[in-house]
Amino acid sequence: MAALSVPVLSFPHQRKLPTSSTVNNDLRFPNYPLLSLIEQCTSLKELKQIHAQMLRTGLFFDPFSASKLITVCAMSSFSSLDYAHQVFDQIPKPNLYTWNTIIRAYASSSDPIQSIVVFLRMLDQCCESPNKYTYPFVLKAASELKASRVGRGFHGMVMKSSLASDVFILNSLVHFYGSCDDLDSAYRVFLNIPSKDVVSWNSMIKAFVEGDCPDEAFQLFREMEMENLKPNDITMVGVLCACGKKADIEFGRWLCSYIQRNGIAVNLTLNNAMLDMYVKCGSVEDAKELFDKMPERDVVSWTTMLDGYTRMGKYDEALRVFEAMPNQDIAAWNVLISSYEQNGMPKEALSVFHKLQVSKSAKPDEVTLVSSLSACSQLGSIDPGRWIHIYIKRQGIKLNCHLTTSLIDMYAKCGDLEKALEVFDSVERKDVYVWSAMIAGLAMHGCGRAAIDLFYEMLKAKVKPNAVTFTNILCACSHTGLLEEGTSLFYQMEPVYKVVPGVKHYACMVDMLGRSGRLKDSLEFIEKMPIPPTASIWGALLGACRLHGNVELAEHACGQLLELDPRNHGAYVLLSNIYARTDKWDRVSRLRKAMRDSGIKKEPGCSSIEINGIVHEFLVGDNSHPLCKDIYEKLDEIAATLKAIGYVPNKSHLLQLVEEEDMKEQALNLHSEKLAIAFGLISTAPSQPIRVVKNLRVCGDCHAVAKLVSKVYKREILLRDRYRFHHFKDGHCSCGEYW
DNA sequence: GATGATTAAA
Repeated sequence: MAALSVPVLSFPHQRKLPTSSTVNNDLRFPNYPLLSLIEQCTSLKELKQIHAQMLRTGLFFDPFSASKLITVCAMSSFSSLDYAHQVFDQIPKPNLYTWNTIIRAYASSSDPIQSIVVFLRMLDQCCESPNKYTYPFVLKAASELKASRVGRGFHGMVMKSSLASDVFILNSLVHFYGSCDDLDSAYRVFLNIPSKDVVSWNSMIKAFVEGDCPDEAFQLFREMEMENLKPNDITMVGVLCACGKKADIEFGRWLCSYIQRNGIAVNLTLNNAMLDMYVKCGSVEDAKELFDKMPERDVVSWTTMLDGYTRMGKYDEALRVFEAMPNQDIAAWNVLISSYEQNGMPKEALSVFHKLQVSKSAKPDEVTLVSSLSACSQLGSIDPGRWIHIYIKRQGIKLNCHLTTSLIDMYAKCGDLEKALEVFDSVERKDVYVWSAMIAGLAMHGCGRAAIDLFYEMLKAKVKPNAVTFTNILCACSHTGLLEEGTSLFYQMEPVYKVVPGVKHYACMVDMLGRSGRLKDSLEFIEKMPIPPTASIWGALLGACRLHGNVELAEHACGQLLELDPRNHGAYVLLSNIYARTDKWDRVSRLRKAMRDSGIKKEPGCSSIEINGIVHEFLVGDNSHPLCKDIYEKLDEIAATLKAIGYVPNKSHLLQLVEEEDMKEQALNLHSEKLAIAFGLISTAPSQPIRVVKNLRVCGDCHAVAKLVSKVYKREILLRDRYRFHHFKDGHCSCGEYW
């Protein structure tokens, strides 16, 4: 107890202590001068000096006085909970008030579990029962921890006690169930509050908002009015938040006028909530108007404006706001990074992350790392991904499930399945997203069996699969041709696992049936679906038709698809490929004309390869690269070498009708993935694998070429396309031709 | 001697 052996130093406000003879627990010094000093304390050092004095005089053994000390230790600006706890442990018989103080302090600390630990100790050691103050504190801790079983236990204790109708406790319970996403229980408690106050309503409204039920939140707001209960600023913050979720600008504007009309006190938080509502409803103009009028702005106000501009894609404005902010905290950096990352600009995201590193103006937090890792995943950029992983380790940042998921996803999508598995195995706590990410990783690398095994391991670990898990596992089955396993899992989803199949799951099934050649079953499956088929469903069937060269069904699927999504260029490309493959060149040109007429362009194929941290991108026939001459020389060499061993280009993978046979061959030879592979061959060491990322599906001819290159040049090639990985080695591909 | 509900980023 080093902290307790503080010497009595010269104490500026020290007064002469009355010399009391004996010390006992009943001693009371309500007006004792030392006590008022406690409240004037401004540092832990002073507090320790008072503590020492109290020990000397015996005042410490007066429960009232000791509690005062604990309160200040635990709750003041310079608080030290550790010290407070040590002090607490020195009190021979703390009273209920003292127990409550320490429970309360822990509940709002960064370590709320201690609150519950102390509570349990109190049940054992304190002769008094928990009172109406105790429960709100421990329930707050349970809410923070989302400890639903523990909190439910508290609920039970409350009901058995005489406190079952205390409005403070019941409101805390509403809040607790709300934080545990148990809206039913929250609402049940709410309904049973005998005399609801405004906090009851606010808690329930907030619970609905957070549980993604904005309509219920509005409904409650209306009921509140009908009961003639005046909403306050906090009510409005909740309702505005709901409004943002609904993106209903009209209602939002009405709410703002409601606030004015009803004279609700507008403070900074409420203004920020209105700003946020405008931004979420897509009106950065309204937000700007309010922002300019606000008497006081804080970092949240600025960050919200920043968010508003990025949402509208107005990055110039956004950057201006970012520069103008009084201080750029990590949240502001995160808005920029995540906005770029989520809007298909992963390079920009990483560049902002890099600037953050250089500027050192804020410390990256979990959100920064998650967004940046996701940018790496999108780019297939393993070097910055590895760097972030090392950063996490060096900073001693503990891997939580969010970060773990991102790391697994990054390694898997950058082609390092081994490393993804290593991260997966290294963590103890695995939530459903961690498991699902690993299943997805195995799936995209063609390890369908392993993915299924992992799924069963996950069940054994008592983690409940969700919709994401099933998308990934079905995807694994369809990528590996595990029709039976996939089908059986699909039909178990709802009855066994209580996960209602969504459109993604149906699409996986269509894909799975189609790929395995059961095109008719696939069509029948679509016709029997309980939800209307979407473009992606028909797209899956169309893809399968291409694989099996079924022109008729392809035309049907394509027609359906275009009806739902007339501008879907992918559909045109797939159908065109099918025509080309079956030598229906007249139809290819007709389709081509239709595309031209409606102004639909094929999304250009783009392949990228990262060398020494720099991402090089190639389009078809690209000659913008500085080393383009060398690249084309290498391509010619590859073509000659492969021809010599008997390779014949497969021309059916062309979209357009190219009259001259030579031209066709050339166009094929200039596919972006081939350019990237050629560049990889000349710019990496022979021992290095070549990692290429393509935005579309890899073309069949390029696939064949990559296989041969991997053999002739003795190079591993990792090619990630839109759907999965192709790991070429010794003339074989990990996909086993199943793609 | 005290308690509950409040805004930004994945």
